[in-house]
Amino acid sequence: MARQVGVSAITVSRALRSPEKVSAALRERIRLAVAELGYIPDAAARALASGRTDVIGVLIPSVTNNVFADVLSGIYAGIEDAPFDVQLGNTRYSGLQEESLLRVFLSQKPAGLIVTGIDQSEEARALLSTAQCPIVQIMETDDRPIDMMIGFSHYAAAGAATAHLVERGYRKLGFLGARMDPRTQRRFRGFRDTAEAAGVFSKTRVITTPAPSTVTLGSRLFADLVERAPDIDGVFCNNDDLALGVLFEAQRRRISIPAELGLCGFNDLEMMATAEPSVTSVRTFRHEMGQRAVVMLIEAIQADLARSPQVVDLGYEVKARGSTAR
Amino acid sequence: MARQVGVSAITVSRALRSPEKVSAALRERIRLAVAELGYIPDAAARALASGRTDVIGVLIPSVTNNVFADVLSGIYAGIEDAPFDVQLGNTRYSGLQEESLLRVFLSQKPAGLIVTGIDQSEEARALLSTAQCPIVQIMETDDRPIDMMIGFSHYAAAGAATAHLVERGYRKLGFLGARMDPRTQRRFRGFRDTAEAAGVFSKTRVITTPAPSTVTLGSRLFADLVERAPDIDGVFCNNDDLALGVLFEAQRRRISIPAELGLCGFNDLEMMATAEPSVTSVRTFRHEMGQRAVVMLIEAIQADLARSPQVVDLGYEVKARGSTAR
DNA sequence: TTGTAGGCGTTATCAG
DNA sequence: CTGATAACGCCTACAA
Repeated sequence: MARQVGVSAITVSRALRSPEKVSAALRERIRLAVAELGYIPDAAARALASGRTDVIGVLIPSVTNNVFADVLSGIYAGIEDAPFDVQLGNTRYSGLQEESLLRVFLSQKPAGLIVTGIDQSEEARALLSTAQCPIVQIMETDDRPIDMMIGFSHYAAAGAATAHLVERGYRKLGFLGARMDPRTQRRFRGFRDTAEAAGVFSKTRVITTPAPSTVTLGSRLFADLVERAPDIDGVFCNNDDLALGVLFEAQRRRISIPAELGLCGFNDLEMMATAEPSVTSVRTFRHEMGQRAVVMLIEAIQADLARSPQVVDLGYEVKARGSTAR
Repeated sequence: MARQVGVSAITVSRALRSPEKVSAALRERIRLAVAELGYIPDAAARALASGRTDVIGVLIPSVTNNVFADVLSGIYAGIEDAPFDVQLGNTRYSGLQEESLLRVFLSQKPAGLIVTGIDQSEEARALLSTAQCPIVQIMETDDRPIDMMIGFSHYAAAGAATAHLVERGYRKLGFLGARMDPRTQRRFRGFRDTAEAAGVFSKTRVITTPAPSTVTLGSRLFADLVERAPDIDGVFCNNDDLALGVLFEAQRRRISIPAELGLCGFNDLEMMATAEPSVTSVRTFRHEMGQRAVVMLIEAIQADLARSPQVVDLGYEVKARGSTAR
């Protein structure tokens, strides 16, 4: 340690953390020594001695998914220059992984935690409830928050998209779904209930798979759908990757969008507005969600509120575009 | 701590880390107590006492970029059940951010480090060289590895793509580039040198911008390019997002691909093969890169090799598809 | 198989 | 403004 340098000990600690409490002379000598020795304080010792860390743990189910990439960039934007480090955990849509990561995170006594969704296992909820830090659940809303919560209703959003297709006169609606995690299932229910209410639902026009979403998969599912239900005139996709696959497959089959087929995606990825034709989608506020989640978290941390229930509904927006313009 | 429970102390530590060294009876009692108290060992204390951690730090320049998402999923695959946690840092293409994150990571005395690229600042290289752990640089290859390195030559890959366009008879080649970080610039040089050698290079057909790549930006850049050089008959894009934007814009302008325009992207995202027409791209082995990077790292960690220079070149592959099929 | 002693590098607390 | 002392909770080494 830099104690050799001058004739100090804890002063180094002070010089580093609150320079104003140390005389200019010492401060300078210490600064030089630190630079020379390449001294970097030991995070573990600091955490142990102070009993706190500046880690914000973030648990998301996928790193390959654009949706979470946007949330993440919002989180980084929200952190800005706040003195916190985000530590990312990838649960890979697995409850077991989530529990295991939770244990890892909790062992670090994080300053705060951001977790995805409302479908934690009992075990995970138990772990979370023992956490000595504020927690934000993101991506969804419901009335059973562990602590804070920010998101939107996937059920309502999917319902609105479906209503839009109906309103545009599409009657033989199909649903394409991949991955089928709990969020996706809520979207499906939103579709089904709205379609049923409008009298346009048919089980034969629903195709789902547990496989992860890709554009290629969208093309394949749509090909299946067309064979199974040739009279289909509208498709609501679980997400935009699938929708893009449908767009390409429809082009290949010379099925005209929007004249013969209405197409609606979900998430409103950037590319949907640029596609030809542009694709209707449900816009969600992912960046804002990530950003506000950290901001809420940091406020709770700084206010020393270990638990301060609150639910923020960010809503959604059906962006009507060329693919449903008839 | 759980010492109250039985009549033990360090035995708890052993029961948790190497259960076989503790009698079945005690092990069981401890297991119960742990479950009941929700006891989770303190990571900081453990790190401080043992002088080591099982953290693998990963520094990438972007979380919103599919390219790094794939690398990451490879990393997670490579970690599998190995007893390491990955900690992610997002440098956001900033050298300063990278240095700062490096300091944070090094303060945790990580077991290993994965960093992106070969363009670290002097300061960053200095920090890295003081690290007491193995390091893997990913995404590129060169002859100046800090420790281990796995990637490919962006220069050569872009050259090969360009050669492919030339071979297919395209002569008025253009280049579209966004972000223009060092890797992108090497790709540009690969394009330029190859195009010049073939006598088909023209500066007026090159458009670049520091803005980040999006599909929409691809459409815009292509629109500019067509106005500036109406005789253009081939485009090499910096990446697939731009290429997809070109595809859509060409459709809007009724420019036929591949008859009137040859199009080649870079990265070979999954969607390129499904697009209509399918889009030629340069495939890179991102998942494998991430996976092998951790595997190399873990081997070095376990062999206790603090430094074991080696460079792995994963190569690339020009995937010729419909968009250059004439 | 279990326990004891000592210390990891930092910070809180209280003196000087 | 600076320093001494005592933890923080766990692990290594050695002993019983």
